[in-house]
Amino acid sequence: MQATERAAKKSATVKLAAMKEERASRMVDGLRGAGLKLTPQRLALVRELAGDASHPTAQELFERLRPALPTMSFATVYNTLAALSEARLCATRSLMRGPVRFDPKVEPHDHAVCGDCGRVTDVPIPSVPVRKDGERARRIEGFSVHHVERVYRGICADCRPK
Amino acid sequence: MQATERAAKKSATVKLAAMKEERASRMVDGLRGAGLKLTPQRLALVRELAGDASHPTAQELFERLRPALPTMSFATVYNTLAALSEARLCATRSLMRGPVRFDPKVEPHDHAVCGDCGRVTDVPIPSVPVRKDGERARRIEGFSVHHVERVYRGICADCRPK
DNA sequence: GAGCTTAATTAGAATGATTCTTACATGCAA
DNA sequence: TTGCATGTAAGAATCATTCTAATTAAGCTC
Repeated sequence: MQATERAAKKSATVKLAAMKEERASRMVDGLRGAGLKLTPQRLALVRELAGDASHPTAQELFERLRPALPTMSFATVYNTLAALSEARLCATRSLMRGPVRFDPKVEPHDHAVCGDCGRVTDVPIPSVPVRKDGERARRIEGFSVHHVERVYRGICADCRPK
Repeated sequence: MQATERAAKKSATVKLAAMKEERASRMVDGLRGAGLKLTPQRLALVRELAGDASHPTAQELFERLRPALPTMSFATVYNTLAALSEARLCATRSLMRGPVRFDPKVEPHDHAVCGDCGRVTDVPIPSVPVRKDGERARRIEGFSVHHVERVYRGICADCRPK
């Protein structure tokens, strides 16, 4: 690896950690602002979700937190995730059959879904204006569009036949 | 209603019925072609699904067929829908939390999803070229895109506050 | 810092969606 | 029409999620 690459990777890692911190504190502030109590369970869940771009399920988060909080119940995971998404501090994604997935990234973006392993990857929004699409749908259906979401369906690099 | 509107509506109805027939026979032929037996249960399900643009769930189809086939089991509905989608004779849609929905329309198109009632409506594909989006995702993620799907999230006419 | 109030947590039951299992029934090729 | 491979029925099993009722604890007040 060259020095420039190493520097770029280090910079990306630093940026990621900063983003995680920023998301975590935004979630904590949001919970407080909504008049919700800051329990150890909620703080642990927020910390776990904030730095996770893999779109985990409630089950996955529960299992990751279990070692640290062995008495935590499933309902708490669901309740906390419901509170977070209610307050728009995280998003829920249902891009394929199976459990709902949670996303700490609330800014508009799209997703690539692997039809083989089910992995969901973030994709930045395209330069193509989204508003045009939205207006078309509004005209055609009498439908008031809040936002447009693109789903790229295909096969990820790891699942592609060698 | 004016004569031209009436004529247009009648024409649309005729076209819809023709499309239903065409889809139903395509499904029947497809089942036969896949070496699957044409049982009364499968034929009834195909007829029910072919003309339905509402993206029904397995439960809904089961309930609609129960009067005609009171002994049919739930597993048969799921088995038949799995066989149809396996053979690309229908599509499955998971656009929001809750049960998978089934779609007789296999040609590429997009969907508008009401965040209030959950209704899913077909939307024709936009004139904006989809390939451009797909290529972007492929480049960025090492992801092989099969197709791009747009989801318009908002509120439908019936759910909009008066 | 102790007590109070009220919301949060826990454990487990309940519900809903889907898949699996096993025994019986039947479409269809010979 | 007969045989057999496939399909179906009924219900159990599994997975995701929500609900319930009883206990616990966050954070305010003093």
